Amino acid sequence: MENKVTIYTIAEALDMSVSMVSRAFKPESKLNPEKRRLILETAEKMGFVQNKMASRLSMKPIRIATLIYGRFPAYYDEMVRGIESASRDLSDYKVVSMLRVMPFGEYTEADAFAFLDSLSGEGYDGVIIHGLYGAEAASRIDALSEEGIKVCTLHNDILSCRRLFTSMSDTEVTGSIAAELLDIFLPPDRRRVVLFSGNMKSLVHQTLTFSFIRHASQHNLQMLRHYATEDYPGEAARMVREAFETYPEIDGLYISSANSEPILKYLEEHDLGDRVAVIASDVFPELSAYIRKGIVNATIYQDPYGQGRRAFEGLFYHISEGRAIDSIIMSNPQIVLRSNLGAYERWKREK
Amino acid sequence: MENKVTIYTIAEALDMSVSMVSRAFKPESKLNPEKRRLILETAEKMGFVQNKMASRLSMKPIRIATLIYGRFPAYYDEMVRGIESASRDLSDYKVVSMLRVMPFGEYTEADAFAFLDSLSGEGYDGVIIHGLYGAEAASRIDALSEEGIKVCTLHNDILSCRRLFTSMSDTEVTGSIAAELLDIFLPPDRRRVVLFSGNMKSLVHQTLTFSFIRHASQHNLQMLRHYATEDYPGEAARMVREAFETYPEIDGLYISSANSEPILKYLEEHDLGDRVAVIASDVFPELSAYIRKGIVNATIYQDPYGQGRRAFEGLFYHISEGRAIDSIIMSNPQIVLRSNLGAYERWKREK
DNA sequence: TTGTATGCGTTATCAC
DNA sequence: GTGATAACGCATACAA
Repeated sequence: MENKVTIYTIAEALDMSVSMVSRAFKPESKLNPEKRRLILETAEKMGFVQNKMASRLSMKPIRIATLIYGRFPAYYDEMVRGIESASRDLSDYKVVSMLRVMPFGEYTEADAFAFLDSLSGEGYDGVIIHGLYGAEAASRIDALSEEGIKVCTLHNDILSCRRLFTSMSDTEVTGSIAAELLDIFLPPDRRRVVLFSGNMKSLVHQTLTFSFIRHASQHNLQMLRHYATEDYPGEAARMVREAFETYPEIDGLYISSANSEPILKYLEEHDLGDRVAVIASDVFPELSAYIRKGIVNATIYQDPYGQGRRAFEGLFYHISEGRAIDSIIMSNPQIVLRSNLGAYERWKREK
Repeated sequence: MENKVTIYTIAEALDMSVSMVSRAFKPESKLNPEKRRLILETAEKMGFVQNKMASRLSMKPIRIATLIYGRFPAYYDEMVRGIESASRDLSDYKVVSMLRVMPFGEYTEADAFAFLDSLSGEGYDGVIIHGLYGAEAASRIDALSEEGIKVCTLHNDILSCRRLFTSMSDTEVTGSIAAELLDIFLPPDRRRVVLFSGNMKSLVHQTLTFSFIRHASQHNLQMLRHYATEDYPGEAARMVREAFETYPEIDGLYISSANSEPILKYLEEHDLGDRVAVIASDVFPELSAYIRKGIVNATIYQDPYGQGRRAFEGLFYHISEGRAIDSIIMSNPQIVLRSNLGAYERWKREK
């Protein structure tokens, strides 16, 4: 029962050469269709499983480049670690990874686009892109695709372009969780809520916002107002002030933006932590402190690590074995309360 | 910059044979300690990374056996799938997996022990064990260890034996989450709770129970009673009746046992779904229906899939490259509400 | 279309 | 101790 079946076993059984058998599994190489059928059939029958390892060993390396044009280090650092981890785990298969991080502010959009352009003709098989939006990004992606380079977007999707797939958070579910959590934390007579969202140019924040608004109404929460901070901390600080001046009766908050800090600071300074239920997104050091203090009731973790990891893996498997990849890979949003906050911090550290 | 550094590169640079270089990385093979030092040093300097793949290619297969002596199919099926998935992903490294499922009831404990005995002298390198407890299990594990076979326990730990590690859920955190959820769902004037636990012979249920009780008191929940169903559905049905007859004022329930069905059925029939807050464990078809109906407020998912996967992976990495494995590998318990139930069901299906 | 020979990176075996 | 050389399982350039 311990007999490994290899292409040799099959070749022998069929009295053919090993190259024939090998070729039978590569659709692009030509051989007698009748023989191919026969080979595939007996391979199946003998329980043959290809050794991807030995296969990749004799092939040329796969090269994947990544551009992270990131806004929040706490967030994109985790994506980077996910990519690095996938790259490490797959390094035996001869994947080489080239990763470029360009922090927003330190680099302009033009820099980022220039970097993408520089990838042309360098022999890359795949490219992962994070943090670029709109028509200009779409045209860059199409240009790379034209060259035969497979492109995937990370955390944000880009419409009307030829990206292979996108690896992002499940915004529909996240919005729904946020609404349900507010529903749970708020008593029946206190249902007035406000939403602080992030960069509304991004599809992610658009769909997240709409999902939250829809589900909030299903839970009989009264949406007083939606503020789009556009990911500028200054704006967030201004808006939270405006919000509580205009609507002093606010009962609950959902802060979907990653720059929750100015808002939370305001709540703490004005002693609103106990009175206002607050739901946030993600897990990062500053936020954790507010959860421990009881100012933030719960947060929804988007698993950027997993998103990065699956982006790299998806690209690799598609390039190396032509595996079909879902057009959208969703991470599973996770609920973090005070009781499991420590577990998440540990979990993230160990990755 | 694209120069792969292999043992050949190093051998050439040092004017030695590749065998020397190869051996330098195997602690048990003897060679001039001075040369070993030199090789390791220059390897480091040249940025050499061993290709595990090519390495395993020329070595003999690693054989891992698994015994699942399981009580709840919904639970152990997932562990099985985790093991199978890990085995598939690692099959390129020449791991062969032999998996035996013996459902409780269909097989006796004696059958399970006999199976473990039959593993002796069969050339296995590692064994995964689930569902066996106590001194008899410990002695079996020690016997296997004596032979040089690495043993890990799955989902439940066994004390005072020479198992390499255990892959299980984080009971401390799970109990803490359950208590916090009841705290959130119950208003300040309704804090009377009852716990239904599972098999108290198992360490898992012992620590989980203690964790819940401790955290419940921290949240000012009043523990009316703790029922140990011992994983017998009949017992659970009897106990829930007794509970509500004795304490009609029950406000909340934590059902840590996997056989929550009879209890939930009772709640439904007696129309207690709205009045009593219910926290359960895990995600399986019957439970999902009760979450959708609103009878169960939340459940805590233990990720048996991940537990199985990590058990297999840990064993493989330890055997193949001597990697040190933590004595206890914990899965991260996850909170499931109505809003993210569908996401979990999808997530499980896709595994 | 088919077969032969070689390479991929490493370890095992058997000489020396 | 050390060094050739043959595996390991597969793909492919080249020859037929």
